[in-house]
Amino acid sequence: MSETRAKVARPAAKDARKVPMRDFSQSLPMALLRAREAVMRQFRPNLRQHGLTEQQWRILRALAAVDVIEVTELARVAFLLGPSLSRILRDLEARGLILREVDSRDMRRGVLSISSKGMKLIAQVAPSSEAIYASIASRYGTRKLAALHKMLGELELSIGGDLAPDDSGDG
Amino acid sequence: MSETRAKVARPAAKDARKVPMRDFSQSLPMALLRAREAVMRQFRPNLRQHGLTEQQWRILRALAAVDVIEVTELARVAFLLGPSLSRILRDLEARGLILREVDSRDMRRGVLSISSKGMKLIAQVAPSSEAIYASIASRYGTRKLAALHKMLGELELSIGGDLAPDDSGDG
DNA sequence: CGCAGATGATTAACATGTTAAGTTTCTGCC
DNA sequence: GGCAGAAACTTAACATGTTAATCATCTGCG
Repeated sequence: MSETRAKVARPAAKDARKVPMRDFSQSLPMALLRAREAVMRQFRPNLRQHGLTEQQWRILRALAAVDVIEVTELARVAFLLGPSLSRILRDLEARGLILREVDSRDMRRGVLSISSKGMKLIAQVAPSSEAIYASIASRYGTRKLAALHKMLGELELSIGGDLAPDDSGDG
Repeated sequence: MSETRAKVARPAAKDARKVPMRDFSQSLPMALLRAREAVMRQFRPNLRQHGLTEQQWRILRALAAVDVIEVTELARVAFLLGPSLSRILRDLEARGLILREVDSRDMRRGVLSISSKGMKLIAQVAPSSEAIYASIASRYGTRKLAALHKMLGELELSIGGDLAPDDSGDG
């Protein structure tokens, strides 16, 4: 065990330890980050075995659920910023996992869809992924998991976050 | 609402829409990500005004809570990976916000502490930060927030995540 | 003592997050 | 018709996430 060190003073400005802040243990962003990381640590190895990152997987899943979708709409659904999405789409297209063309009525818009190759990849990854999710739900409790989901959604709403991760509300 | 597009089929492999996966709306990592992002969107502008990123702020807070601390222990407390921490420490040290020296008994170990300049910066940032947190707690409900914290902690435990964001358990 | 293996920390390399700036195409209005 | 401003991406630039490799130091053991 690593006995949590906190040696006697020597450096600077430590006499006034009274920093006007609550401890990390009460930091909401930290708690959310830790929980999410604990969950993702379960999924990442499986995705990695198939050459996918978490974000690439989100995109493929989103594309698999619709026929076609525009870039901006995909960014909203997969909760990714535009720049990240642009880079990832370039890569996924090069790997033949997605299809892309230009909207004939509005040449600014890109229209995306998953390829059959992408579909096959999803079919390979999904079973393990679902099994992992089931394991988490089992250990934590399905009922409790649903309650957590609900509380997270309410937190988002109470803060006013139905926007993409970017979209600052001052526009 | 922006009418969710899902045009009629035309691309490939969309006849077999039966992808064996639950919808995004039931994705736990996604829910945690969205909630965290909604929260962080409140804090980021304030931090940015003071030239700090979220991670730099986490480090300063962690350092302010102790006299001295080792790099590895700081990584655990601030929930950062080694490589990220190395880069950030280099920057914070160059900006004079932290102090660093080598452990005399074990020259591999680095010993960190916050500088008085770093202390002053915290004193500048903390009030707004606390106010934002109070606003969130007020809107969401203090009681409910505590319950959420508890459930997040339990989720971590049930998955077995008392490790740093790295530390795969195969070592 | 001296060396193999463990440990603490950094560096490398690539992917994404984040903000700002740039490009192309549309839309509204004169 | 044509031009200003908006909209949809994309690029750029820098910070962090993530994994693997490297470097220095320490520890255990012969």
